Amino acid sequence: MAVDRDHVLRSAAALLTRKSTATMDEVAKAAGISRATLHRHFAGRDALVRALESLGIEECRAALDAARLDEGPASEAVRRLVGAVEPVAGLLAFLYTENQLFEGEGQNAGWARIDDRISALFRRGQLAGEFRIDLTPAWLTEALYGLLASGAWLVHSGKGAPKDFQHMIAELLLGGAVRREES
Amino acid sequence: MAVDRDHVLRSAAALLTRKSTATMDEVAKAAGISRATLHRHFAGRDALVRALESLGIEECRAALDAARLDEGPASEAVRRLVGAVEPVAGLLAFLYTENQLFEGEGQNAGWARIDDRISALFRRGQLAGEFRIDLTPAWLTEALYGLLASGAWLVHSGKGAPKDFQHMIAELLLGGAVRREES
DNA sequence: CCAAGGTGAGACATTGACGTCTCATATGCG
DNA sequence: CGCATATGAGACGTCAATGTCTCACCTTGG
Repeated sequence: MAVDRDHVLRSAAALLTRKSTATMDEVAKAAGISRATLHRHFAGRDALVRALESLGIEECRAALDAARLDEGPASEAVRRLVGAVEPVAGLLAFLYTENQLFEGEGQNAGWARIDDRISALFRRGQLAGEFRIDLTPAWLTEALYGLLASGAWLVHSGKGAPKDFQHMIAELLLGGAVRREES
Repeated sequence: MAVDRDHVLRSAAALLTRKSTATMDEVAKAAGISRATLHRHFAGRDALVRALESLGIEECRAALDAARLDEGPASEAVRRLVGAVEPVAGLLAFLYTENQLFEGEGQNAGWARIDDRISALFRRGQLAGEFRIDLTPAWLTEALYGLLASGAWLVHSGKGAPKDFQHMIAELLLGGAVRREES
């Protein structure tokens, strides 16, 4: 009877990933529930988006944990990270563009923690001599987000195969981040 | 007396780049005209966005021309391209996300031509042995768009300096695209 | 000077999405 | 069975943005 809140969230994530302007009504239909019920669980669209944000942050955190960013060569950790984050890439892209609209408003502090962990990974790679130092960790982090979004878009539009997702992104990013043996 | 249509378009581009959900009223105010006049020049929001799209396409085309993609090493052409496209990056990012909403609808054919020209550049680099061949031209093109958006966002958010824009993007992209002399 | 056309300000109806509410129904539990 | 709770369907009212319209200005050119 009781609606599975998590299922609703994931349906909404899947839908909004494809159509970021989807109506509450469409979200409800996608989850297989009525608009009234949807509204009983999430006070409004804002509440829903914020819940999605929490979900995205939590999944990212889990992905970061699973990728064991502190272990082994930084480049290998980046590869693991891209692979682990792949399932969330679509949701991430949605929240990424959604957050830009908040501008000055209170950004969820969870993102800062995630940014920090990723930046720390790139910094570790730089200190270890693996990564070039003329590209800041902040830029590499932002670039990773952009590439994840582009990769998700490429796959979604059918111009790229899902199986190539990790390879495409990790290779392009690392190829730029890893210091070249020879100029 | 007659409103400068181009000035209106550029004001709108600058505003929508920062706040993609800006109202027609805000767009009008940003251009220093009344909403009525804005509406006399652009039948509606759709028409405005389509005009912005044409502007973006035209500026991109001009940037592609200026970058002389056919001349010299492909990697140098990419550097020139990033530099030439920088002023349009914000508008590009706006249209990039805006276009995703159209989904099946009629995409402006101009984008296809631009995509083709950029893809051709990457393909030329691959044929010349400059670029690695495990990353498709389609992916490299999409990745370039993503990095441009990320770069614009980084600069806009104050986490990066405008003067580093070209270097950040071109270096990261090329580092991944250029085949390494040594594995 | 005068007429014509562009403009600003604002009123107005329309539309689409939202949020609230009610009521009938179905489901689960004691 | 009887009750409590959750759900579905749908009817509202609200609100913001849009698009249309009118009317008074102003400037430009004849």
